[in-house]
Amino acid sequence: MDDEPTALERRLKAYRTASSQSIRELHDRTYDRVECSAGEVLVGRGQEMTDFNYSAEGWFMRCRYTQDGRRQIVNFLLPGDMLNPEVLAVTTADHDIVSLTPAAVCRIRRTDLYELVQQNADLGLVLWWSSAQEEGILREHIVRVGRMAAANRIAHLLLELQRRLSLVEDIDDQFALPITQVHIADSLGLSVVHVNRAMRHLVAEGAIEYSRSRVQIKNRKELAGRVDFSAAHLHLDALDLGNSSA
Amino acid sequence: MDDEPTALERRLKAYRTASSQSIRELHDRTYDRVECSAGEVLVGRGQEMTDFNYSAEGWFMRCRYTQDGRRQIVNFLLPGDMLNPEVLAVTTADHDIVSLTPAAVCRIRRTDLYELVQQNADLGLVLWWSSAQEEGILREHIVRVGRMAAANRIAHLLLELQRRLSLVEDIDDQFALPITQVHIADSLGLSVVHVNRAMRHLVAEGAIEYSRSRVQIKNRKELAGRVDFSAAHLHLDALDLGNSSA
DNA sequence: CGGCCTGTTGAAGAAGGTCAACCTACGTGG
DNA sequence: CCACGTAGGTTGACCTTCTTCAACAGGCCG
Repeated sequence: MDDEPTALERRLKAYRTASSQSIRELHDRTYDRVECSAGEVLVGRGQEMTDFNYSAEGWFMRCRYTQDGRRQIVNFLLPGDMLNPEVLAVTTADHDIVSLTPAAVCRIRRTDLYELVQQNADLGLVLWWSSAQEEGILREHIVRVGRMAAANRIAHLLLELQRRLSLVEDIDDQFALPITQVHIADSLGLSVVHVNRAMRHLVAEGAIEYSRSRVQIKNRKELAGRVDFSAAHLHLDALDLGNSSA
Repeated sequence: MDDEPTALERRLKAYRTASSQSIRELHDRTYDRVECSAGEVLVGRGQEMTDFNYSAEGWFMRCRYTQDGRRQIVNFLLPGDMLNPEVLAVTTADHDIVSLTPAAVCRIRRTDLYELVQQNADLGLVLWWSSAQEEGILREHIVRVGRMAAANRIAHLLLELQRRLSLVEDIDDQFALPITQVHIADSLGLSVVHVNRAMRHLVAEGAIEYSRSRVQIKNRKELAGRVDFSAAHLHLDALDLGNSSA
């Protein structure tokens, strides 16, 4: 429809096997686009999903709530990210998906996606790649929360978000971070107070700058080395494996 | 080959869409079976994987190491679990896979799996289901590590392992747990000392019994309620969606 | 103007980590 | 058969990290 590439296209073109053709097929099967404001629950735990959804604009979070009402944010979803790539096999949501900013979601019917994947094996691989990426992100998040100190968790998360964001938006080391310290706390398994202190600490030592929902990573390489950040789990180097020969 | 079902068959038959036929096709394409003892690194971070692997026997762990040599166990893999279902799209490992017990891994060539999935859409869904399950487990693990107290983390993990194990082995609330407190600590982001204390506490209050690598969950329902455990993320209720009609 | 959301800071306390010692079970070699 | 070594488990004492509670400041919006 438009001239400039959609978030989905920018997001998926990083996968070398993904032909523009395949991605366009996905795009063309989109039958609905839903705009929403920040804080809307798009999918609730236990809900049945009949469509495949991807984010066209805005940020979302996957989250769970504990008995005592506390929240754990499991992952952030950025423009172009798929909300439920597993929908062909599993349709019951096991967590909530909530918008963090004004956002837009595109929908493809499950049966349409199934048909597409059958016809175009390439597309199936793109879904697998995207899903493998998310699994990598989840594993990395477990390492962050399980074995890193508070300040390092934060820096590590920021480095990851910067990298992910750079796939779909034209940003450099300074970028808009449309989430609050509360979200960072609920993502990293910390209290807001401690997140605040740790971030002030990062600012004080010159690792980052931070004000008004904007973050700047001062020396990305140095910081990445210090907190042991690597983008390996994003699998951005996924090669063309010549699957079409099989 | 054998009369009794393999771990893979037991593992996958929980998915109602999975026909025995499909699972047998997977089984029949297995070209190699590798036995290994405990503590062997089957896959190393950064390594290229040319085959699809699944566990035929024994336990494994997915793990990462931090700069300072500490370890985070990201997930446990049980008999019948797939080690790398994403291999069609992504072949570089972003973490280590290590055997925890004497074990056996079966291998299918990537190209063979690709062919199978093309011919049998059912099988593709089984892979998606298995992968979605693991994602669910990873998300649940993030909640455990991020927002639960030590003793609850342990109880929650034990409940999950019991449930997963019951899919492939004929166990009740007492079962063999072939991992040490060190593994539990590295999985839950705790120190061994604290895991020990918390487990003693669980034993003292009568929630579990524990000795010589055997665990007994005393009152599963009560405990599950108390630590907010639900098996929803395992998606064992995945219905037949009538995909064959598409 | 007032309310609310976000960020910020201080002080006190709890959960969990670290260090260190010791104990038991078990396997191995003499 | 016993001596020894090692891996896993257990406990105490002390210390660090993070949480909780509380108060307050700035910005934004009705």
